[in-house]
Amino acid sequence: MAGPAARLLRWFRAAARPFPWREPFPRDPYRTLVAEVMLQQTQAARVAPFYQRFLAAFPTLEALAAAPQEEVVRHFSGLGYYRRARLLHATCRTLLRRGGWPPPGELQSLEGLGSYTAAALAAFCFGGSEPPLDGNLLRIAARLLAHEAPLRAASLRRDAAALGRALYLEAGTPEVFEALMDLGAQVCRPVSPRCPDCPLKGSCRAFQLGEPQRFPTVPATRPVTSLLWVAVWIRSRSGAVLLQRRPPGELLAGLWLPPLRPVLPPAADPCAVARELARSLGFAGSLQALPAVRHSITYRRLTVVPFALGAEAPRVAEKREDQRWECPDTPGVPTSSLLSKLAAAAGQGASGGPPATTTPGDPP
DNA sequence: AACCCGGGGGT
DNA sequence: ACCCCAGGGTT
Repeated sequence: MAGPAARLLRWFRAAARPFPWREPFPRDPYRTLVAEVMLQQTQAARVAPFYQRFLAAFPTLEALAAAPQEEVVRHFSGLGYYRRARLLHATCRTLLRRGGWPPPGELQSLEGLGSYTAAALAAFCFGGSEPPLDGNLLRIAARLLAHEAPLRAASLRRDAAALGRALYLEAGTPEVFEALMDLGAQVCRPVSPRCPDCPLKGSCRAFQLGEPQRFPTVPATRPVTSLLWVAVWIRSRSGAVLLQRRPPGELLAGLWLPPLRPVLPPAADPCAVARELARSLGFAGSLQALPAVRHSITYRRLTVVPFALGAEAPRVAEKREDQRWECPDTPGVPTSSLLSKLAAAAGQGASGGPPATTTPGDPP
């Protein structure tokens, strides 16, 4: 073995990033499943701490399957794409019910496992040889072959799969798949690739053309839309904050956040909307505008203006299934990082600089 | 095939 | 400000 795969593996063994899911092959399928689901559309360095905490809470497939779904989602809080957690929970229950793992070729029938995750599990745990097609391999293939197409094009997927198979055939270990991912993350990066350091530059058409950046082509980006919301931040004497479960079908569905309401039209007065929201919850009293918080959800840019309820608020809200009091620092329910941003804004408003008494401006 | 979903890191 | 991330499900 002296071809590209050998150079790639040599580079990888010297430069590999240490990640907690990188155990010897074949790997434990449960832990690998957790890692691969978390890694979907999420940068590996960000996954690592979530992965460790998650496995400490759910060390085995049986432990995860026995837990309520909300507990599983709670351990995803801040990671995004929360449907992943619900589907992971469903898959673990499916596995327990059917008494074990299906044949590697049928992994994709499990909830939340698409072609990438099924191939990764098969390769890392069950001796599979089909390459997991992730964004890294697709980009590397586009450049090696000077394949001018968007990342998701079917033609590029075919070529990338063929490239992955050829490299696996030469290497004989699923380590090449991880090597490709690290190469894509560290060398063959989307912007400013480090071609001089690349172990595959000798076989790279894009490098020979001198324009690695041109591949793959970038699809038209969806325009970003701005939204303005208000939140009411209602604190109890013990420091708990009123949270509501986001309704299904809306953004951040199923997660627990302070009462939120869109400001429509965007030119409307956020303060009036917040007053009406507080009134609908049974709270009267003065509202204090806090510093606005920004939060991005795919192509939407949210500006959330929190309003703190004054001290004359009633102590209890109406008892509802979708409503509860939680400490914002250690919530016992699934939530989003938007909660900690709002908590930070409330903290600043209370102890930091001068409180905002005027209505904040519209979002950009 | 196109669209939707969280959140943040890197440039 | 912009890109995109170890994608999958739905329409």
